Amino acid sequence: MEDFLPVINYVSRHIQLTDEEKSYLASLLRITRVKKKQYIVQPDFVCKYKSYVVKGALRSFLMGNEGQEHTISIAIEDWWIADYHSYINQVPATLFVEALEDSILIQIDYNAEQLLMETHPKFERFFRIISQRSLASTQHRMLSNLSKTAEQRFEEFETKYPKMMNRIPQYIIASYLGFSSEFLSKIRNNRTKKS
Amino acid sequence: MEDFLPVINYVSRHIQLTDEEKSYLASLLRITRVKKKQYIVQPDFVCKYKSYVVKGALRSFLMGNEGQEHTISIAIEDWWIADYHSYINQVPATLFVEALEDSILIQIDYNAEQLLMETHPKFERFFRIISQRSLASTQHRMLSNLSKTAEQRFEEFETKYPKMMNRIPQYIIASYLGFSSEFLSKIRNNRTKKS
DNA sequence: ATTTTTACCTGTCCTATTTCAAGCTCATTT
DNA sequence: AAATGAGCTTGAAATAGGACAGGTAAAAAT
Repeated sequence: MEDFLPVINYVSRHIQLTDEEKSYLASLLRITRVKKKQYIVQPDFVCKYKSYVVKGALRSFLMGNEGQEHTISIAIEDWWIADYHSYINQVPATLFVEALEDSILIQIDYNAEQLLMETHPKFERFFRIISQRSLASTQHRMLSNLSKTAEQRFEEFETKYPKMMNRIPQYIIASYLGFSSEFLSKIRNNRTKKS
Repeated sequence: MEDFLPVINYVSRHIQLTDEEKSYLASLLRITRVKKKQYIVQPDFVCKYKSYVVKGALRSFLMGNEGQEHTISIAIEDWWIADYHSYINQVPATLFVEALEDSILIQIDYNAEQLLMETHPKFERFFRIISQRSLASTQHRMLSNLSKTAEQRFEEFETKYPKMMNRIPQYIIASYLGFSSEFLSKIRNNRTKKS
């Protein structure tokens, strides 16, 4: 059970858990180690697991028809990642989920999650809270994309996720913010001139 | 209670309700009528209610610094609308929610929703399911915005929401899809030439 | 130790989309 | 009946950001 403490703590930040609930939750989890560049989800395969990042970094992205990669989400320590559409509907994925560094993950599979909610309805609350939070933050991202320029979005990203700036390659950040890596390079260049 | 049947039916599509639960739910709802152009949410005021559209059409939008309107969501019959960030955190809104037609709404307020979940935990499940669904669809919208051209997004909108095409002004659809209304006009013009 | 690959930068040209300005049509108000 | 305003169109000029090509340095693979 010690192995799963990071997830148990994560859940405990949102709902109160008894010892029985903690160990039942732990019984449904598993640990996985992945190497840099390894895919844990691929198009056409159902995304069976939702992954909590204990150590490392991953991203989910869409491969466009002309080979352009569009990063949907980035996860470092204490974040979750999956192809959510594939996961919640248990249909084939459209995204890749790729390790950006050697990583350690704690995973829960779809059936276990359903079982968890059926036997312990308290977890419905947990999943509701985190879905609502991600919904609010995804909507905020939409809003930034609609109303801000590339440079403004980049600044917002820097202040919001300083830890990612050092670790995540810039071409991935660019593809997350919705512009080309060359353009990001130009933004940075302009800034050093100004200052 | 007849007045609230649309919402009771909506909820019943996702979870099974007893008669007691239905009438308790109904006791927490209220009906509101709004006229075209009326705001039901405004920046700096807390968004107290989540609104289900019985009849009519509304949108939520952000007013940019230079006066550009960015439409975040559009709701017609059988949709819900609110400034979600303001609603779930009970902090001042940043969005407007505006009636696009004379409308009839069924509303639930934040405290009633919390009470509902505490006294009848079954509703946690309902709110979880709909948050997850909106999360999946918001992520899909992000993905379209990142990977598709203006014309492709417009085509996607047409096939996905045909009912809105007839009712919602084009400048609002453009601001929802993330481009100018003039450009939408040009897209349509190009198409009639081709066909 | 050397070769290959990855991430990043820079310049030039290119295009999707914006901005501005004007005009048109239809519905609503007076 | 005139006036107003909302929504849509059109065209010309401007621009944010993209695509391409080439170059460098460091990291990773052999």
